[in-house]
Amino acid sequence: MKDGPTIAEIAALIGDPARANMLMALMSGMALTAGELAREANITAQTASGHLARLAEAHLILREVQGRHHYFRLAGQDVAGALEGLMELAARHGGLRARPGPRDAAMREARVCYDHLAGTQGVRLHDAVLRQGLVVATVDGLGLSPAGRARFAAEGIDIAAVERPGRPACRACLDWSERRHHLAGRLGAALLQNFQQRGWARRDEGGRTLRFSRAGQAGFENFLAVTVAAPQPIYGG
Amino acid sequence: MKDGPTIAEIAALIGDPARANMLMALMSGMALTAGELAREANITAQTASGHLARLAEAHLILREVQGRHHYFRLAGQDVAGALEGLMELAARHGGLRARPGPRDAAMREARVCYDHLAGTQGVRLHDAVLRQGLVVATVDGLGLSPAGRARFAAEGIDIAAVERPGRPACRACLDWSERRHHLAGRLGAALLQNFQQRGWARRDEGGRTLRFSRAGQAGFENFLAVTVAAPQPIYGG
DNA sequence: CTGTTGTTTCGGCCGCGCCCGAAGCATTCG
DNA sequence: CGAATGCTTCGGGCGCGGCCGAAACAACAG
Repeated sequence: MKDGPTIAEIAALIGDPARANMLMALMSGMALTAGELAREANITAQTASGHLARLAEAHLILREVQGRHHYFRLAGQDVAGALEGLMELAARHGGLRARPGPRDAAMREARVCYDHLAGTQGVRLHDAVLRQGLVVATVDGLGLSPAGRARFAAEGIDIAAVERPGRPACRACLDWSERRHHLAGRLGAALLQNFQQRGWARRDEGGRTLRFSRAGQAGFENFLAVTVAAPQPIYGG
Repeated sequence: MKDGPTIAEIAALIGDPARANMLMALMSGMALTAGELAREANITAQTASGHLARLAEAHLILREVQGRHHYFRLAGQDVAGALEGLMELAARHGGLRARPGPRDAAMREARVCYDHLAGTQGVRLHDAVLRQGLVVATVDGLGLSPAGRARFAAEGIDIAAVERPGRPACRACLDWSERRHHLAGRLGAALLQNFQQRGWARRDEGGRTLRFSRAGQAGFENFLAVTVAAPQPIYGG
């Protein structure tokens, strides 16, 4: 009698704290074993097994069996997108009562959030590109300014690819450890890739922590420090 | 000890069938009364009242009291976006076992889905712009082609506004009655607005059904029929 | 004032589903 | 082969939350 499909079932799957914690852990983009995910969610292995089976059956995650280990990862970009949408809603109001961030100091400093830079350095990057006017606030979100296009192109970023539709070029993603926004979207992903290709930073083996090299730290600092001649206006009001 | 905020609470709110049905009803973009929403969800007024209070407390919906009627509407674009993300996931796999579409023939023909055209005509629009190469598939989603920019600009669409970041310019949104995609995103919203401004179609009083005028039907048909000289290639993939 | 309609609050029933203990497979190692 | 590890299935306890009936509250009509 009503339209509307089984969106409720999907949301109910994500709506359980244990499952939500596992999905958030998988937002790092890595594949994790059932045991690791059970520990992430603070539940026993049996309980986790049941949850993972349900998530896999709903095609929210994919299972890959290697020997006696079962690896799980997010089923795709659309799942990550849906989770991001929920994260935005969770962050909007009453974000105060959220739990404290990751304990690991290195992880708090710099880590990967699905495909972009997060942590203290991620927030600094977000603030810097805004302060420099490379990214500007528009009526509803963030966008590249002309100065930003020129600058990022000079840094080796493919601007046409970044501004391709289907996914926002720039996006403010809430940082769980910093309680402030870091830079996500296509630009965030392209910049992280760029940093890694330059050898500025590389991912910790089997973790989401990001480690900057000495030269990389210097290059990154230099990147943050550069200022443009005239600050860009905020268009759209 | 874990990061991850209250995303589970948000998802759990959407994860109840009754609440999900109410939210889907509000995806029409209209404000509906508590009683109407109770009927949409097939529950009694008391139960609906409790649900609506919880949704409002979580800032997923907004309440507006007029006399003895309480009107509710989605809290904003971000809520609609999160719901769309879940709709995509719900549609991806096993969409077969979903319920039949709206009964009303007129509504099945053309209706408003939040801010864009849905129903048979919405699907036709989606197929037409793709067939004509005005919108092309990219590596991850849909985008405007150069021919599309020219054509839509000629139709009176503000291309710069459509391609502004923060929301995809083009987007395929699953149509519940047709089980196929219709055109959403900024372009979908701009086109619906354009059609209404031209007097081609107008919204049914107090409903989401869209009624085309005789001239509007002709103009729309003409719009769909036009073909470009050379079909645009699909880039990126 | 009384009566009607729309909405909310209260109280209690009841079932879904989350959870863990125990046991059963599967894989690897010695 | 038996022991250890990783994961799954089975069974049952139990608590959270959705649901409705009854009643109170609010707005309007007469």
